[in-house]
Amino acid sequence: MVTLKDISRDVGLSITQVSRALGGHTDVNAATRERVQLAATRLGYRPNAIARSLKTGRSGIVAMIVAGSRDPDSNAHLFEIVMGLSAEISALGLQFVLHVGQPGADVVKLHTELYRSGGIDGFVIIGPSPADPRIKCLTDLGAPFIVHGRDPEQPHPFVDIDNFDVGRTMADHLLSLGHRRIAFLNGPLSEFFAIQRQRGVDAAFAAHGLSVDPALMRSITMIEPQGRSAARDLLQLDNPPTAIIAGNTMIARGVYHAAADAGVSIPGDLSVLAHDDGLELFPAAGFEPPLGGTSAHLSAAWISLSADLKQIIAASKTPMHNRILDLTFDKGSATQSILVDRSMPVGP
Amino acid sequence: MVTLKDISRDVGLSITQVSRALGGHTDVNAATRERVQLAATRLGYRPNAIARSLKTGRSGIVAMIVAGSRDPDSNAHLFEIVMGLSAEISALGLQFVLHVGQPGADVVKLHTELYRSGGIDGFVIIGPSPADPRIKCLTDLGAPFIVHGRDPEQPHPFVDIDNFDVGRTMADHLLSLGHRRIAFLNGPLSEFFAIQRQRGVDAAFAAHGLSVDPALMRSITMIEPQGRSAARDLLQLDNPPTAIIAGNTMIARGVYHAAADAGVSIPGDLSVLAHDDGLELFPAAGFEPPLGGTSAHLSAAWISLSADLKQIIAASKTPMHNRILDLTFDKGSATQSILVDRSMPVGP
DNA sequence: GCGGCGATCCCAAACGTTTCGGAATAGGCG
DNA sequence: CGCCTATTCCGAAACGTTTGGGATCGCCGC
Repeated sequence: MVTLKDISRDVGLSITQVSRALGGHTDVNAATRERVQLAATRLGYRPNAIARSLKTGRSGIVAMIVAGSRDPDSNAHLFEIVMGLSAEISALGLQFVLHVGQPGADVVKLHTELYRSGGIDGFVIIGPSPADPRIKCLTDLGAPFIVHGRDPEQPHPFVDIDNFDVGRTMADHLLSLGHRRIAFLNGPLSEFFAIQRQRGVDAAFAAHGLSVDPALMRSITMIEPQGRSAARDLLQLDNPPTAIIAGNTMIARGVYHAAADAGVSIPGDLSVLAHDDGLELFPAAGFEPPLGGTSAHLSAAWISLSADLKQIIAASKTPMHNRILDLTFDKGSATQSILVDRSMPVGP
Repeated sequence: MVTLKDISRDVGLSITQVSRALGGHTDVNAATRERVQLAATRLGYRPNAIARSLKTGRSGIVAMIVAGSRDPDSNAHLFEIVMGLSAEISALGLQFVLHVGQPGADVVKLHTELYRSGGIDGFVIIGPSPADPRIKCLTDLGAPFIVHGRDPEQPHPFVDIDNFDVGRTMADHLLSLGHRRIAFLNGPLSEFFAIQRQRGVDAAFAAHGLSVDPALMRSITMIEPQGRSAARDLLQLDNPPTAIIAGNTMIARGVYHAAADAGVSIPGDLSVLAHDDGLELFPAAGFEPPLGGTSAHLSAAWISLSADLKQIIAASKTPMHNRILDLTFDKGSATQSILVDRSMPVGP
């Protein structure tokens, strides 16, 4: 390994001065600096990250800890999250560590031990549940972290979208088209984003002087097979929905399949909207008819998340960065207005 | 942060003795050791990984570097690889770092710089191509690493399966059932495993005194859509294949879809075999009729890989661990014997 | 009484870096 | 000539750990 000492010997300067030359300090002669830099590249010098960390107290490593799981369902999103996050964090000159615990391991303990052992500057937390113990743990530890999504029960820095608006916007669009029997294939209600989306749907109904039919509100794992079977279920009801809101594009794919299976045409017999996370592996493109709905690309979230986390790490006192990302809505071609009682106007 | 100094102050011993007590050295009184351990847990001591690394020269971190890519196709497998590897490596008390480079970054340079900067004990390389520059680079650097798969053009430690046998076994089974027009939806021929599988198929044909029809050998990205369109293509030939060998279960899924689309029944009109990597997200289960073929679970590969890499890191001189994992074959229910010219016996 | 020995302990150096405080030199100015 | 400043350099300490080479003490056998 090439060290500062090697360079200092080579150029005949002290270690101190070599360090300063390379570090861009002012008290070093321009000619000297150049000589040092030349020697450094000639010898193939790379500063030792470990030694630097020990001295500065920062390792430049941020970690995300996920529970290992034999259940592939829970991992459907994770891949793109890891790829996206890792790329953004690398781009900021930091390193990203994915720590996959053994199935059944205590995730809170893992955070504590990893932080206590130094070497981790900060953490990323995804998919928080209400009163999430990871957030409490890291707050108590005083460890820098940021959450994708949020936990309403404790203050913390986060990057999120307005999930209330997701539910409200899509439900409102369908209600305005005259739909009344609207089903919602929502994510797991153990997570806050799903709760908020449900509230948004409720609010849209309330704004139209209506209320949701609980039998049409489903909370499922957000993957295609679950969406398909839930949609099949809904379409077999005595009084099936005329529209379905899907929590993501994978669920929507299941809905399209279930509709095809049941001989139900989209949008003729059934209108469909979905929230699109902009995932590359599960694109909103390729639906026929083209799928509409709200959209917020997760890739944008990783950019904000990384930048904010870097700031939080740099700051001595955790700033409460709370960033709400933009949401767009596209009505697509998978929805259709239905005949409604003209005594109940739905537009201007 | 709780350090050895804090404990030493607490129990009234020297830092040296505290370190030795915790490190399990012999020259420390049993009673003293207990006192130290108690104090350590009471104060919440965790050894500082950075300081330890600086002293010992080992960080306990192994890394895998992948090129960031806007192309989701290339990532289809990667997720389970990352999850599996990370879990196994964590289980060995090491850390796994996934480094996702910017799209277009020089992967070889990333390996060099990351290794030179200390902090990385070893690397995992997957999907080697012939004369892979990453392998050359790490060999030149003297860095510990292990490859999943192998590069025949340079010696290096690896864990792999017998891909020649994969091709040979499946082709042989179909040939023995009387099939002659056998298609092979292989992976990209830029990677050695696909080359070997092709050679295995060729060898099986040769053993039967036959040779493959090049028009039926396809090299594709190993995901469902590609498999589907390739299979559609094959089934539209004037003289379509009576059997298809799929490189993995995702391709097989595409084949099943294409067959359904074309009104071709499996196994009545078309026999199908596939190699199964045992991936949880793309299971071989759920096929109707049940899919058969060779099988080798990648999870087994990660276990061997991690253990071997750990040994390589511990050793001063790189041992050339070359491990070939077991392969199993199940004929499934998606193949069927076809009428053959009785003048050409196919069995005992 | 003395050398030796086992048990238990500690000093100090080292890993490679950053940085505080100062030192050396040269030049300007009264 | 003495003083001050600016420029350029360096010694030494520190981060927390591990470890080689002792130190100390009590006790045994001769």
